[in-house]
Amino acid sequence: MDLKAPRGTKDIYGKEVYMWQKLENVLREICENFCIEEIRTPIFEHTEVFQRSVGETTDIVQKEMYTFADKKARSLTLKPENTAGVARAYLENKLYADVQPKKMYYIAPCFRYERPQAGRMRQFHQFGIEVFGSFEASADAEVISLAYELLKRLNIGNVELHINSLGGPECRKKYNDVLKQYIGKTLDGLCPDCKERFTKNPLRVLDCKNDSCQALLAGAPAVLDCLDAECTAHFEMLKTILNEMDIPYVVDPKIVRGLDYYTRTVFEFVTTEIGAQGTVCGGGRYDGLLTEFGGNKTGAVGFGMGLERIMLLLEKQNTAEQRYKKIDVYVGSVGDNGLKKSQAVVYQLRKNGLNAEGDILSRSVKAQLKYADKIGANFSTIIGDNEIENDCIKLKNMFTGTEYQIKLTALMDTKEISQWEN
RNA sequence: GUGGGUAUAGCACAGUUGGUUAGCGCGUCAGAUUGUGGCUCUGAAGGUCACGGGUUCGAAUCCCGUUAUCCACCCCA
Repeated sequence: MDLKAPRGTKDIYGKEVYMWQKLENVLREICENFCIEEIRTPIFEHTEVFQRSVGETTDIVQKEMYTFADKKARSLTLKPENTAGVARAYLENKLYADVQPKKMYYIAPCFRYERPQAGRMRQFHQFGIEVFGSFEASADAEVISLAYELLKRLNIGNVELHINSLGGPECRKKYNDVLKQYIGKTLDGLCPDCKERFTKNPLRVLDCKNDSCQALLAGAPAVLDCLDAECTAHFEMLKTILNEMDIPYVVDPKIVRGLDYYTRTVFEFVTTEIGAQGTVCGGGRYDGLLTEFGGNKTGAVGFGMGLERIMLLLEKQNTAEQRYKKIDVYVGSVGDNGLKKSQAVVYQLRKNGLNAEGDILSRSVKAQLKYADKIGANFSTIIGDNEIENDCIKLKNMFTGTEYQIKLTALMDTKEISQWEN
């Protein structure tokens, strides 16, 4: 029997879980600033939800999904990304009848069957936002500005914003033909992977990392040249707003998102600091997705952000060890009466809203104080027969070593431990 | 799915050309005259040497397989 956590999954505990909570707090706060509400969708969906949206030909759908049949033989799939579920929920709950635009964010686990690697897990976590109801470039800019501001608040540097436009379905088709024609001429010189991409999804040939392929593709036509007037105007507008917002970006005609639903704007935030999986955030516009699900034509734009990758970046920056537990006071005890009383005191202090800790191992006074020190308690006290009899305890500041004499009954009314410092 | 590295205590690591009882540091627990932490000292617990085969008188050590893990390809966040 194998009792280990499954491959590509991990337990999060101790200091790490504290770091996650801190990160999540920043995410929730920034979404409040941007007036975006949370949505929580199921962890699994009907398999068709992903087939229809992510795309039948993509690697995600073809070989990376955790798909299973339930007891009534329905095909269900653990979500490999969140946009499809949110789009489904938007239609199912008729959120289009609510005030528009509808802006939602999520923090949720995703599942993909891949070989684990730095920044790539089988269960990973995504933060993302989806904005429904706008076809405007200003929506794209808003979404991008949130991601940009978030990285800034997290103090993450060395991340570049890359933007591109794939155009609408027409432009995309046109570009596909032009590109296929161009690549077709040099097909023999390309690597085996590229030959496969050529038939499956020609756009992907563009971001091959093989140098010899890149050389052959140097003169390839760019998507941006194939855009119609409206798509070009949209892209220009986005750039103008980003400039106005003072958000730096590079136009990168090679970024091609792997999911089928993207149209027009696509973007990525990339870094070279955490290994090969350098895309920290990826997103774009998906105006065709809602109609694919049977809804009315609805403008939509959003992104997904890989939180494990963000954590890797945060770990690189925060080198300073810091205490992550805040413990106001340790109440130790000696003797039978002390033990009983101290338990009640700890409970009372907790009811008062203090972070209080006591002894539940019946350890020696010395061991109790050692423990208080290790957990980083700010104050400590020991309760025994003397203290109970005289209604007087010594409250010790564990950092300065200073002791304060106060009444035991007074301690029990304490709502803020530092009040005894004077 | 493909390729390469790694696997010894909770963590980080030693372990000689195969040789007897597998070690060190950190951490954990206990103690240093019995009611006061940090420093120091003493001691204890903790290992199927990833797992399964094979070679050998003898394997942590050599060989094969499996699994896990890390890195890269691929793919993507």
